[in-house]
Amino acid sequence: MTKIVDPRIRKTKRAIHDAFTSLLVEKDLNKITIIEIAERADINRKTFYNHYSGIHQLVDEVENELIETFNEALSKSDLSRAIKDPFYLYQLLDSILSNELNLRSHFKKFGFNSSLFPKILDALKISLMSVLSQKLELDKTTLKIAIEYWAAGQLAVLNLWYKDGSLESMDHIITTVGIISSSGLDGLLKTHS
Amino acid sequence: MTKIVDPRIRKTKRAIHDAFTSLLVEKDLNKITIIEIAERADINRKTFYNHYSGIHQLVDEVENELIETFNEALSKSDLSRAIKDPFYLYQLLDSILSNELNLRSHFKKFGFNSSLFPKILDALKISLMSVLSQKLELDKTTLKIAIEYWAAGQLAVLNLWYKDGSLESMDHIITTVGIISSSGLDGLLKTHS
DNA sequence: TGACTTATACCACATTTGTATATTATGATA
DNA sequence: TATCATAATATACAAATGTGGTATAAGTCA
Repeated sequence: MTKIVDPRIRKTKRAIHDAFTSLLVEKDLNKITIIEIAERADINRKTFYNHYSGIHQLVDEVENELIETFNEALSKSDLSRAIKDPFYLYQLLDSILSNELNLRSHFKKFGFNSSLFPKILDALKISLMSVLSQKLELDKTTLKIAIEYWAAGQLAVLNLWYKDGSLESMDHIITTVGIISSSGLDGLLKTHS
Repeated sequence: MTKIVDPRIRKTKRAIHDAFTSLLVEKDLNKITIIEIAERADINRKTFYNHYSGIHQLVDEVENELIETFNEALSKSDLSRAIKDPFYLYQLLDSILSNELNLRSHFKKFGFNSSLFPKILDALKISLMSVLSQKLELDKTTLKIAIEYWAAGQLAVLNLWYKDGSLESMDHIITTVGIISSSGLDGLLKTHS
């Protein structure tokens, strides 16, 4: 099943990826030119266009590779526990994002504004769907809606946590989001009354 | 308080906006050149750069104007009802997005992938915060987390509804998301057992 | 009205982009 | 090893970008 790829292509693409990611550390994406990438990768500029229609396709491919590592980590985790245990969930998500350094810095930097965000969300949803469709007694449509709502909410709070340094302790955040996800707004209001 | 702006600038910017939005109907964003915009707006290309650093800044400004209409509609609505009544909420959101035609088509087309999404989310969150901070008896941090989770979840489901034509009836979606938002996953599981 | 400020137009330039063509180098295969 | 397929290169070119400098036009204010 593993597709055999021309070693010349593999070598070229790797050089482009390395050049690009190293440039990304030094400057903003919109300041990076294809000429620079080609020079650093030590390839002809035309060769770049043989593989990518432009820089955005390269970004997309790099992001998809990051998502791969995200998926692998998710598959090794206990997602059904993550649903009920917000502390486990956030420790899990943060460790995944932390392990793959580029992924975390990318996410912390851009959050919702990153094209990476919908990819992370999709990956999380797909994993949840495959795990939960067996465990929970819900029809598929209901489950889909529940996952959509839950996953988007959780990632939004994670994003808030990363971005807003002025927030209170992590414990409070996780406890709060745990109440909301399991018991909704009613549960939250009941707790605080 | 209304800022006095040079009528020449107002005229030029309006011409640029009109030219750009009309071009957006005809072709994809990444196919639109600044030369085209300048030609259609009947201005010098250099004049464009006097007001915008590039096409993305123009996009940002156009989006912010769309968000203005979103905010105005939100301010006229009853958000505290929207929290408890999902049918009212979805009718509200959809009518806002429908009224401003460009906004809705933009949202339906790109959803989470659009740079417009985080802006809509932010606008919704800010409106909610100002309305709920008086009505609900929650400390500010808790409220912030609740709003973050709730708003992201709701918009995610709205996005799902727009994108996935294979979903069941709108009634089922809204009923389901209503249960989740008010009673959480526990409430949903209880309902379906 | 006349003097000012500033936006726009016009022209020019170096850089980047995207593409095309022909040639060379490399990997796969018989 | 010789042959074939194709990836990479070298080179060129039209188009678009981003930025300068100067002149002209329009708006502002005394």
